[in-house]
Amino acid sequence: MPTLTLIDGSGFIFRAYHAIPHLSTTKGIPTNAVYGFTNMLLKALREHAPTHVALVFDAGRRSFRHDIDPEYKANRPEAPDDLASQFPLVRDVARALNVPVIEEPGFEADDIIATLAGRARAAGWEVVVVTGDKDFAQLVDGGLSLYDPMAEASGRGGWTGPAEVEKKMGVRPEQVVEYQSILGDKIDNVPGIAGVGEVTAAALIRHFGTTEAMLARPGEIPAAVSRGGEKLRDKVVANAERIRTNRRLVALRRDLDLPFAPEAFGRRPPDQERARALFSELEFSRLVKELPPPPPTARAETPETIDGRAALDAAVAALVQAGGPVGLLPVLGEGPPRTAPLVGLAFAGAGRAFYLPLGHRYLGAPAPLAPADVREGLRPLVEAALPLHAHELKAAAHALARLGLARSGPGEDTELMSRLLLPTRREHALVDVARERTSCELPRNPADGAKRGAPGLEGLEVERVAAWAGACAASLPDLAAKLAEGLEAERLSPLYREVERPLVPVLVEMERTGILVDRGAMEGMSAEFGRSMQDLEARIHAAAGHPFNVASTRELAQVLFVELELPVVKRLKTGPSTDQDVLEKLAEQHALPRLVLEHRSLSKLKGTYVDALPQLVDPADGRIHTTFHQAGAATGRLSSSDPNLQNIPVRTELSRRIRQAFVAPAGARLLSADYSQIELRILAHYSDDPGLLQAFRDREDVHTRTAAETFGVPPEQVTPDQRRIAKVLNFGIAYGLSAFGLSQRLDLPPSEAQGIIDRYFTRYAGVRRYIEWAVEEARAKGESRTLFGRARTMPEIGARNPALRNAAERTAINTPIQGTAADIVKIAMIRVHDALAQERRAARLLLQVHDELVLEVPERELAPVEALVRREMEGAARLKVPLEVQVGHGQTWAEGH
DNA sequence: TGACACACGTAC
DNA sequence: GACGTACGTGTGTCAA
Repeated sequence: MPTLTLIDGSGFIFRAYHAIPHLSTTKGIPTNAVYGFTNMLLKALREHAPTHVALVFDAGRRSFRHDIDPEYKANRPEAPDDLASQFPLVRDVARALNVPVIEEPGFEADDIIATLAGRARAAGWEVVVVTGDKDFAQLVDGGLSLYDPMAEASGRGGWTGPAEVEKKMGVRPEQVVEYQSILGDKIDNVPGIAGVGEVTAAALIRHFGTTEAMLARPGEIPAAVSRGGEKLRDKVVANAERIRTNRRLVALRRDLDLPFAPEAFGRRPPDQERARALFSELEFSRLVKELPPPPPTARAETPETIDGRAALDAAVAALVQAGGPVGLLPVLGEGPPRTAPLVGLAFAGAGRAFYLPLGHRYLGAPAPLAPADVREGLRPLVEAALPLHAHELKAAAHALARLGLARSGPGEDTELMSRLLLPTRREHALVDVARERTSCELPRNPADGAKRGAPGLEGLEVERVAAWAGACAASLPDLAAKLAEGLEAERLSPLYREVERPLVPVLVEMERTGILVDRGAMEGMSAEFGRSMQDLEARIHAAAGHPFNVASTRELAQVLFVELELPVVKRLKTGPSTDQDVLEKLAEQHALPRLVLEHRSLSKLKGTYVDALPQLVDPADGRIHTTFHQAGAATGRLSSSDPNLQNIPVRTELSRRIRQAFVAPAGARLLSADYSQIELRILAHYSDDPGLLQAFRDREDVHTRTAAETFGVPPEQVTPDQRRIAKVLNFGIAYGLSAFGLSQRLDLPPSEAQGIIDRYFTRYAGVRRYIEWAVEEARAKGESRTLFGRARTMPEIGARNPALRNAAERTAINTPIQGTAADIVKIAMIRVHDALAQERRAARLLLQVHDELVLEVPERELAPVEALVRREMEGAARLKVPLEVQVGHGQTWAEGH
């Protein structure tokens, strides 16, 4: 027997919109309603597996009900913009899933559903109406039930049959219309009778059966209800016409003259390709994963596996001769790209793809070519002037470097390009980027999703890896072209061409060079810190009266707030906080918190740095090689990991000892050059604030100047405390500091903090204008940009939730400043690197720490390299104020400051 | 045992 | 809820 599922599409869009507060793509397209709707639709299809299905929408805002009562649905506001924009997307989803859509101008979805359901029932079909609207209860019978996937998801039972109707409403399904005529419907602006609720309405209908019977025999009303019958009778009689009107409004029409029959809605399987493309575009990554994998569309002309020097020479010659762009894909095992096992190398162009196995390790794996043959065989390709594209060029360059080859020719980095286009997205895997930009479905990485202990890529057969890697390499030329168009369209090409792309070889060299560490010093500190911690731990246990795990915030909270009964200063989700601020306050009342602070400090330094760093020293050269992430941060800053060398401690005396373990080799010095107040200078530039501009042009102490302006005293009378406050203010302004934040930080009353901020903005009106401009700009354009055109989308800038919106506004204030600083430092790195090469210096860039560059410089080059670095850094950008650089050098990184 | 969230802390 | 951007460690919980 056929089964028909009818889905109340309009109802669900609104419900999904309100149930899911905020969801948007990284480009800022709102998707909350379409996401909820899609989930609902998929769930409904999964649950019922109907033979026939249709999705029904309202079309137009008027129906026959408006002629009956002009007030009908008059309370319904226009859909907000961020919902209306999703209506077409919902139809796209339906199309992709091959679900027929019905909408008939002048008819409401409810009546269409009622009519179709009636016809299907008459033919003996079973019907399910997927809805959350109780109005449909009037349709329920033995073969028609209602299903609400959202109610079921929240555990409230999603199915409604005759028994459920009677239980919930107190009347039988065929009485629902009568019942609702009395009760009205708030949502549709159908008024009920004042003072008559669900219980009374149900009692009346149980007694009379219909409203007409009730209106014919009002005398029986007092007997039908438990109390207040006299008054109720008068109200019903007075509202007789209202009840009759309501009946015409709430009764669903089952007799519409529709030009289609249920038979037309036979179910078809989803259009996989379309669904995949759409869900990817909408960034529904979970739903993409749930779709069965499609057949790969990338026809990389079965890659040729290279089995000898002659084959390699022929392949390379063919590609060099063709002269077109070549895609390069190193196949790497686990670990950072600089050292990960090099399993093989795929390269493709001119319609051909090749795979060169280099490190497959399994029984019967073919022996790789001799290293010299690999190197010399690849050399003509690597040294050719043709473009060589890669998805993460830095990793490809590391791979080539390990084969003894240096690449300096042209070529795009498709990962970097994709990251510039979507800087807040974390993952930019090639298969995803290729699907999105070129609609090409690459084969899955054969090692992906493997369980731990299962062989990685190096344990897989050459042919399997070749098929995958060859297809990936072959996709790169087209993809690079598409991404270049995207960058052009988003006005990001100059940033990519002049800053990001040229930075790649600089970072490759920095990672390869690494920084020398004094392992002995680290290991000595480890033992020393360990002893101090043990000593502190004993004293902490004594103060508590019993041993406990000092590192456990939960156990510590138990000791502090339950056993010692100290006051709770700050609460977190899971209980009272024990962070530094809290312990500082508690230290005024008890000795234990101070000891814990000391213990924490040592534990942090030992665990994060002193113990971890020596393990990451490369035994080959005694140096630590971090990995820089060129577009890992949303603002454009670099980040660093494995290890993170951008958060090595500097502030306390003890922590400076860690910097002392970063050293220069004999005959060389570490040189540290950092931009002075770069972010504040950028704020001066953006804001055009005369006071701020003047402070930098006159090379004044900017914090003292701010203090003088804010507190209304001459600069020479600024007290250290006033300067301290001004410093916090100067740092905080660019982050969107609030009075609350300032009061917390300075331990002042909020009113006083507010006064300081008010005075600051009076003196620095330009800064206030910058803040307003930054927020307004982000709201108008949906993105923030840096001076060099780097863009970051701001999807939540228009959010109705004030917390989300405020956070987005602070981001909009900060991003142009932090991002412009990042741009300038990147430009400086390229300039310094190029100038060192130009002057044939042996000095090398080692690290970048946001506003600081660290170099290793042979002693004899110190003076000229210091001048070079200062010149190139200060000249990296021309702002309305000069850029200043402070340089220091010494045997260790600590002395460089 | 591994994956994950949380709290915390380091840098700029 | 309250100041932006990162990464790493240890604890604790949950599921396999």
